[in-house]
Amino acid sequence: MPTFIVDSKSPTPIYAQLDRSIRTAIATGELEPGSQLPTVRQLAVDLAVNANTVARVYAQLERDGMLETRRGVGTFVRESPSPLAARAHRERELRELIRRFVGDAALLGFTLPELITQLGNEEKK
Amino acid sequence: MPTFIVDSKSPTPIYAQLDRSIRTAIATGELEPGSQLPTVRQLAVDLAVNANTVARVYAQLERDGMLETRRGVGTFVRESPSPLAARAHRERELRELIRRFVGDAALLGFTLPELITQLGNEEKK
DNA sequence: CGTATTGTACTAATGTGATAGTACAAGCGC
DNA sequence: GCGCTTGTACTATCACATTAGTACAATACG
Repeated sequence: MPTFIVDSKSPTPIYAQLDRSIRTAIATGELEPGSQLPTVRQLAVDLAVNANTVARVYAQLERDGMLETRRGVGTFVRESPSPLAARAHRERELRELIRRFVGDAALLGFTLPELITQLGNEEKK
Repeated sequence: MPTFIVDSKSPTPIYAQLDRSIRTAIATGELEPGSQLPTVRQLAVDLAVNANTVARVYAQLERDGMLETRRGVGTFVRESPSPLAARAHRERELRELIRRFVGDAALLGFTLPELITQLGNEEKK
């Protein structure tokens, strides 16, 4: 069970932070397909946020096909998290993402090897 | 003069985006000490946002010692930007970039190991 | 001195994020 | 069926971000 982190003092809304955290956890494999997420009420307590906020994030992620909810049981990671995603389209999008990411980081003075190192650290968390 | 970018559709508030953009431009040296920023009204027009929003960001940055304002003249970058603050800012920005990058890639169904591999390929080009 | 320019200070209105609280619906185990 | 847990839905409320609009204060310039 991953520990999601949200910062109530951040200008970025909590729901957006949590949404991103969960998507990232799935992308990194930290959350495997089929595994259960914390319950709405439990996660709300853990993060010290309102249950409505958690519930809305879960609902949105289910609408996006990332999660599957079963009432009275819990919320789980979908077996096939990428519903549409034609392969060519995916990879074109990825290259665009990489271009922007590397470009923005370069503006901050970070080199590609540094980025790879940082991403490697991200993986172990 | 750098062109600041804000996205009104982003969940992150405009004032936070603009604040970050200006701090980054100063941290990277894109905005040199003593140089003048666009006027409140002009930047508001350029970014298609309200003048109040720009004015508040400028005021906050002056309170933080990053900028210096002179009425009837304009707003300028302070002469003594702390290098330590710049470094801390750089790394905070990088973590934010990574968070967004990994999250966006997750939307496309890419996992973190795949991203690292792709970046490794990018390096050899 | 006038006038334009710049930053600053307000009000009012709208939309959204987050909260507390309550209630309902669906599945599980006994 | 009964009781528990889970997700869902709804109201009401508060805080904040953003906008439009207006007005004022300080500086520069002719």
